[in-house]
Amino acid sequence: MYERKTVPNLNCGLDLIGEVLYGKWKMRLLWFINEGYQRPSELQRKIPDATRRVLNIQLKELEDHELVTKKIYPVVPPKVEYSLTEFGKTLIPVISTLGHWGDANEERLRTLILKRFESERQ
Amino acid sequence: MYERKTVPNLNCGLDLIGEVLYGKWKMRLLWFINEGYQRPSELQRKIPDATRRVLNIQLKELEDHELVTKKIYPVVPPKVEYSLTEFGKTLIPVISTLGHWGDANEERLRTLILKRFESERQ
DNA sequence: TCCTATAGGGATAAATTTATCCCCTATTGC
DNA sequence: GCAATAGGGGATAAATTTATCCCTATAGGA
Repeated sequence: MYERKTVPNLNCGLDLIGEVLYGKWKMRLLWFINEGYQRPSELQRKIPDATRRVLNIQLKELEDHELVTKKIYPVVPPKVEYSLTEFGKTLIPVISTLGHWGDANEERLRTLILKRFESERQ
Repeated sequence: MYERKTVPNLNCGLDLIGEVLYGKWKMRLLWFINEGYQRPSELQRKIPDATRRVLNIQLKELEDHELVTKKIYPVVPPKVEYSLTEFGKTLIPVISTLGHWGDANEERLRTLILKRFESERQ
């Protein structure tokens, strides 16, 4: 596993939330778990752009940060379910705020982002 | 300059806002500019953990995404001022939401983050 | 017997982001 | 002539994050 070399900045609220929410798929994971997609395979279907491996790693971090709990059923084939903790649930409105801003400005953002992307590659 | 190789995901609001807000110092830059710290040197003093170079790069991205405008005064020594665009201003409440959640859970987060950091390095 | 579904993890590569270093511009004031 | 000021940027290294590849295990069905 990768081992972090520099001490995290924890000066302000933005640093703190960043530590638990930075990660390409984390907000989506929390979101979909909240919507009831609790099993790894379901989450993978909801987020097809991410590989299973990466989702596992990010889920583990969410677990370490006490935002989700993982329940393993001792059956075969294996069954696993994630749920939000109470703490995790408090993040849903925050994620919602972010998503709404993105949705509300969808066209403009799409244009801006693609413009920058194109011009970057000349 | 670094040239992005993979096409950005732009499927949902979270992707979109992520494209403009991901970046270690971007939210702080927007925040401080909003508070009236508009000159590069002021911003650097407010964010001493970042180097000038990185701030410039992130400011340029914010500018490309039309969240800030850069005004260059043709004087010597040079003078530059950044301001939020109307579009950029709409992000302030969003950033505020993030910061508040972090502040409200400061102790818990600090502990969790450091615990994970320590255990990672055994 | 082989394929599918479920969940997981090690090793490694590729992509991306941040940080470091060092140098440049032009003018004012010693 | 030289330092100080204010703002920049190229080249490169280091850190971090994501993605790829491949392998493990079991039960049920074709």
